[in-house]
Amino acid sequence: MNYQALANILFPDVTETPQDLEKKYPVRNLPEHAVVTRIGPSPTGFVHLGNLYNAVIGERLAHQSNGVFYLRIEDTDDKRKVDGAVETLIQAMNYFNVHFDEGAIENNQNNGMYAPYYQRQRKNIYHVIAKYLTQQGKTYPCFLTAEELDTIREQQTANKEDIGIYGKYALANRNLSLEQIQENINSGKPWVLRFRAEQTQELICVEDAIRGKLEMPRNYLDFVLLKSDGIPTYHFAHVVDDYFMHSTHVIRGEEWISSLPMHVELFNTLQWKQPIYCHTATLMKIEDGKKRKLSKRKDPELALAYYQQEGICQDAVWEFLLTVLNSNFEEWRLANPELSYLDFKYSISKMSISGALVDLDKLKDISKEVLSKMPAEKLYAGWLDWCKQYDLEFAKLLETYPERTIKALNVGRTAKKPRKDLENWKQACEFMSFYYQESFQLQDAMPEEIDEETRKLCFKLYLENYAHEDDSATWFAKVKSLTEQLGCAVKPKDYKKNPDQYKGSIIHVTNMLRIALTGRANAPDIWEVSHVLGEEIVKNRLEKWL
RNA sequence: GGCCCCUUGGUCAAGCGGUUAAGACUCCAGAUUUUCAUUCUGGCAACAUGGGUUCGAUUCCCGUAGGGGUCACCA
Repeated sequence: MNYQALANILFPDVTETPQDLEKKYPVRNLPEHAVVTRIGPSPTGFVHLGNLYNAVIGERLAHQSNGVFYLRIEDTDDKRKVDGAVETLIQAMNYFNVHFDEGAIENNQNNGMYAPYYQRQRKNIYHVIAKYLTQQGKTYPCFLTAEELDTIREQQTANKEDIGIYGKYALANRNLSLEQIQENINSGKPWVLRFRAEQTQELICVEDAIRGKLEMPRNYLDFVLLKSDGIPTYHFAHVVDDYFMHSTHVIRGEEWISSLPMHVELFNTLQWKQPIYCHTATLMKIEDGKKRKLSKRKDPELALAYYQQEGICQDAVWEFLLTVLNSNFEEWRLANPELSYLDFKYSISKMSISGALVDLDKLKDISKEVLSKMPAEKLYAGWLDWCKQYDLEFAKLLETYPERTIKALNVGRTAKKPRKDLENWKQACEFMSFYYQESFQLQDAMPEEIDEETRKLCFKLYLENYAHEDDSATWFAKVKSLTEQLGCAVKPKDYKKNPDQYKGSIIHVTNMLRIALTGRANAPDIWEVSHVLGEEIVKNRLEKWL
């Protein structure tokens, strides 16, 4: 077979050579240990936690080594493509503070010297390599139809043989003469370009940065390089792109492990240096006592949009992923409560191999911790951003009362041990609603133990003695004396011991005040809340109970 | 079914031949607090299983079981 002639039949328009591409996409000029990583999502419109999970790893590895982190859109599958998916993806990544140095940063914009970053736009690059491989006798055009392929598969299943095109199943198309090929093409028969694999029983060994040695059979399949529309399969595109874009590390889900032999085969055939593979564990979920893969249909928490909608703070999501990803992050966080998570030195060797469960309780805990440490101004900004997208009514409130909101956010949070009552922005809207007249609602009932008469007296006396400028200690002294006047116990224990001697305890008194002021029995410090609300609102809310 | 990956408490996890088998979350109890939210103290709870190797295995090897992945002109 004259492979040169075959290459010319198959790729008549390709004039460039791999060497030309090497010149066009030179080795990156980076410090010695700089890591170059990427995420390569396909634009299906669904952005899942796993995308962020792998993005976080890539981003940290690249940026903590002064390397490059880029975004490549793997849009080789036309059928799965969804309009607007790329915008959704970029928006989601931006929302979660994942920043790319280059790539498909804005929609349909290629940004960087290794462009284009959309695989569909790289067709000619793949064809250069495909032509080269053809010249080397490493490929052949295959004219098998979908029906013929089905028949082969059925036969193989029936015979309990391995499925795929190899050995005798490949023979017919492998041995086509140049004339037959030319004729098929002239008559418009569609063809795919297949890799001409070695028939072998050898094993290969790949060193995975997360998993260590992976041993598996060497590729023996004549897998597809180019589909009939000339677009490459993932396998071919991955090898070509990560080579010419000079990725040092390929971070991807473990579902790719089984196709690793194909990738290794291509790298070896092309005599290209393989990147370091990092196959990450799949995110799991527990159900009925069993672990299972998170499912798009059943588990809302798989979608990144879920975390946005719930208003879970970006930093919390990062810290959560970091604790799941790097076993020493939690320890580090405990030792360095004031540092940014960006100061944490991420390491591949500390990564877990088995599938991590998405533990929403843990996320909540981390989220409360993160929010409790966040300065009120930053909290306000993040919260407002979220409200503008998901709760316009509340956004209006925040914008109308910025000062009051910031004061409210500082209630009990400026001390060394800040309050941890904020979980996420959605919950914050609910929790903070009593600070605004517009959203104030009476949610809890007044304590039953106190009769109406005593209650009215309580508010009457409280208002009579109320001085807004009192400091906290003076205020509380007054509450104590009010408690005595009402015939209630100042010390709750006294009331517990002798409930008959008192009408109630200071707990009842403060509860009444709290409910009148905030609408609920569980709320922060009354004095502090009063000073956020201001004298007018305080009196207004209390007077209703006279 | 073939091939591959994985397996320490309910969850995340340290451990890398000798440990009272860390720590975090959840849950429970107690303390503190004017209610909450905190904070503090304590508690429940684990090396899937069978065989080796070894003076000694959670740790190394083999088998079994369980979970997961993959076997496309999808990524």
